[in-house]
Amino acid sequence: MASQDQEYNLKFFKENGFVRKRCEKCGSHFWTRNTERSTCGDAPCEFYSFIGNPIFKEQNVEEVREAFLSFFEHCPHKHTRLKRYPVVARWRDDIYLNIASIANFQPFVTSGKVPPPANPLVISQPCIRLEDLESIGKTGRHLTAFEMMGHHAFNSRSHSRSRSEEIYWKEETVRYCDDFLQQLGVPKESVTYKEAPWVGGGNAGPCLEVLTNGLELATLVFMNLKLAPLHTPRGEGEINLKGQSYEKMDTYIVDTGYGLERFVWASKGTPTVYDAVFPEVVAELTNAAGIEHPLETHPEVVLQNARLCGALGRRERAERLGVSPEEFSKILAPIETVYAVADHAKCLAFMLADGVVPSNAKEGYLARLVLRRAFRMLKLLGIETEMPLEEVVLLQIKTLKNSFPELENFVERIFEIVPLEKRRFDETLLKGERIVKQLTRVEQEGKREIPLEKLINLYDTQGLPPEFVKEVVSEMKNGGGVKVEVPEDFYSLVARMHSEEERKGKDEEEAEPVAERLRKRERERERETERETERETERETETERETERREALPKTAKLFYEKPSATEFEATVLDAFGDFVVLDRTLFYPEGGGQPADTGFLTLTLKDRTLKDRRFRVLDVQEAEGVVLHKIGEGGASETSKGAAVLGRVDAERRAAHTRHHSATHIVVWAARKVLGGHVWQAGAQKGEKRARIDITHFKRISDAERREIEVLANRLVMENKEIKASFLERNEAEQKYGFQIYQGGVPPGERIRIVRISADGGKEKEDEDEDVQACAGTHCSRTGEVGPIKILRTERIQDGIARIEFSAGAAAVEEVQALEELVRKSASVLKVPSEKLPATVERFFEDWKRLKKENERLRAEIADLELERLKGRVREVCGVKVVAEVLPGADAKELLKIASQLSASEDGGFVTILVGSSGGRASVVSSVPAGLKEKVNASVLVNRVCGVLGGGGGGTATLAQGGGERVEKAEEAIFTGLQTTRESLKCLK
RNA sequence: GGGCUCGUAGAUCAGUUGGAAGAUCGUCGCCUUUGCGAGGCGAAGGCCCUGGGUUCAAAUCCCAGCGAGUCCA
Repeated sequence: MASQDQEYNLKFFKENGFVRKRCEKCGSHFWTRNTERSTCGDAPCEFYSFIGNPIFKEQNVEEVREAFLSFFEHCPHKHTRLKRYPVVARWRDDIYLNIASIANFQPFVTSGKVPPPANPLVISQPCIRLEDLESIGKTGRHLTAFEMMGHHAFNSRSHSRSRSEEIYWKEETVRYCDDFLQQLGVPKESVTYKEAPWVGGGNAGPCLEVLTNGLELATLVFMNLKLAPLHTPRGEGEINLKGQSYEKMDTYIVDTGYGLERFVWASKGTPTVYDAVFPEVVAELTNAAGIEHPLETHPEVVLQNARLCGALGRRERAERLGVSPEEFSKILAPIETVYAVADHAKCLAFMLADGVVPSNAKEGYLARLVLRRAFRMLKLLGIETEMPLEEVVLLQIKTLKNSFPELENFVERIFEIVPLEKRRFDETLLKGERIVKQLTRVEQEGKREIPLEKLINLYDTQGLPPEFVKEVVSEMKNGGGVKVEVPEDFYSLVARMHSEEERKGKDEEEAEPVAERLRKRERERERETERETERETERETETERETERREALPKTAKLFYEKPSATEFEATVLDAFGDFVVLDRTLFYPEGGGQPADTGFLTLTLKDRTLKDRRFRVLDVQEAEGVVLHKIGEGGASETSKGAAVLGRVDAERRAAHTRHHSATHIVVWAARKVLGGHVWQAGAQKGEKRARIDITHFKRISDAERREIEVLANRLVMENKEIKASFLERNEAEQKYGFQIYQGGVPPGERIRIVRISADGGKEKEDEDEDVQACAGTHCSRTGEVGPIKILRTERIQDGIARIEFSAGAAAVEEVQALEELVRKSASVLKVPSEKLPATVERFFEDWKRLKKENERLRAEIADLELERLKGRVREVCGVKVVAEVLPGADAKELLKIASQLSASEDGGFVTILVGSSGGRASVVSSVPAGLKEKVNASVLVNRVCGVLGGGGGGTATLAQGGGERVEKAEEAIFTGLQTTRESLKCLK
């Protein structure tokens, strides 16, 4: 670590009279111009001294943002100003939300694979962080949605690229920061730069925190390290940070984060950041709730509290202010809730406008989390009806619209989604209330407490927080006796339990009986083979040596882009290893973007003309970093030598079907967006020969009407026969030109990306009129008309917030329609009605069937009554006990039960019964014994013996039992056995 | 992406170790009351989500699917 100290020894500090000191409270090192200073300037080592005492000239959000952006635009390193990125990090697979401006450029730009959109650049990026959800509103500084202003410079050690190696690094970064603060009017002496090595997301590097008056305004990160791979031996240049070893990267990046809201706060000196950033929203909420801002009623408490907020805990603050904790909470709680609601509304404005659909998984879950917290707090304020959440979100959008006019486009959708979510939440709560009430009713009789286990279970399965359970119980009039105790560490307890369960689950698997385990594995294997046959091919993971060989090869020329309709090509073998052959160029499309790989043949044209050409099947095609790998069957790869000439032929029909389905996918997504709304995003897709499916984000089920509309719209676009154009564009150019909507199918890597446009016809390059633009590497038709008919086969909701559309295009669609037609035709012919009468007829049949079933039941009951009298006349005496033992042809178990139980009822004579009925080729047996005789004769035993004769079994209680068997012809014999058993039981053998 | 819970009458839910499908509310009819509110008696209303399997027997156990809810990352 000692060597890391050198990282901060900047010329800038030396030349500007800074001294390096050690904080007497926290022990960290910092740089300052003020030689008197003894603490680092950060909370908790220092109190907020700017509250009620602004550091510099008051400025609002827009002013500070503009000041920052233009400062860096016009400084010696002309930074390019960038538009904001979405708050949903769709280009990342490791995080859901955009948590920092640098997140926009991870992982491809930071790793050097893709050049930055500009270098250096400056941006103010709205970010969302939900880690400190509990603190929102209470600490005065936490926000779920905030803007991180950043200037970034991407430096490269690599010599191979033509771009300049170093833009700027630490010296310039710190100087710019210092200059900017001075331009704003922050007093020089108040600023400290604290050394705080930064680690995060697999990267690390030196870092300086920029502090003033107890507040952290910015963080200057010098990202130059990455997590060292585990398997490599510890090398020389490795650096150990927080127990993990890091190594230098080929790139080194200036990653700065300036907290826009903090600057505004510092310039206003308000008690909290919320009062500084969205005072209008806070005012509206306090008005609606009929509360006064405590700044008016208890100015001293509020201001003092605000100053101490960064440094001390809640209880300590109350103590220091000489206020009882209860009084303290009473003063602050309402306004804290208001702050939190306002904050959450802003967060939701961004999330919903950027297309997050609330759900129970992924980023949708996070949106729901925030929504439900906000609902709860609005209820707490008692204004959920007069100020519904969507109105608060609208208020935030109004305060944001100058900076982010795009938010206004989504107001309509927000007014649809938020109330829908409210309804769902209310339903959950209502259901929860019923469950809790029922629970207390049961508990009251026994224990007078709801056990912890149950509380955890309620939270886990029903989403009922223990506080809610407690509330419901205490509100109940006669439930007062039941206690609900919530441990302080409830939520961490739940978390711990989950991780334990995981481990236990694994153990159990091992403890399973061998046979069961084998059977399970067998099933899994079967399922896997099925999946493989579906894909027809198996993707092989390449070995390390193969990777090496592949990396040495040039990128394959992709003929399928240049000649989309060609099916034959000539090429030269560049290399062959394992089962793979690499060519200099190919028509074979490698699996990607939900489109399966092409199949076909490679024919080796041998130089020796006397030999016959060898033909090999192409089973699978994959792409790795631009190199296309053809997987060859029949051991072909080993027979193939470098430099050999081959003739390739692609399975044309299969390819054509894939192509149609791929273009159709774009068309269907386009139609879905038109019908359902702009929040619809593709969340996965798979194309096949016969059908394709796409998953889209949507907040409710797709209705039948919507499905039909999508289908009509899609087919209309097909009939309009629009041109489909594909071209390669610079990634940054494409993003700026078309926006992030192009990434419907995910984000492809690389500097240049392929853009597929369905353009409005007319021949001219009028791009505003494009119907649909997507980044896509798949093969496409050249006009929509070639897609042929599109038939939506079904829609389903694969999870909350995601709907799936399955469809077929082209010939496959016609086949599907024919299959459907056949289904209807066959069904109609069974019922002998024309197909248009099918629904009515089926309904009539179903109703008739129900009626007849009931009728049958009633008649059987009637027969049972009649039989009763007849059977009473056929009583036998066995050892002094009256026994009815009869075969009743055609009687079913239900009928027998009714007869038997009545014959055994004491008012009807108290008979022992053994009844054998037959229906549907099976015999059913019922035996009953009057309650008074159950000690002597056991109906269950009786039945079992009787059924044994019939080749079956049975059982029940001592007074009533039932069973059956298949050997109907032995009914008489069975009765005999029954009588014999009765005799044995009554101990009077004859 | 992983985990958990649930699908039974119009609604809300019971249903024990597999052995005769239930309660409450609502609906309808009759009675009681001057009327209202209410009460009394009775009735109708069930592909126990679907399809397989195990079993003499499945609402119940197993597998798969469809649908709903919820927690975590």
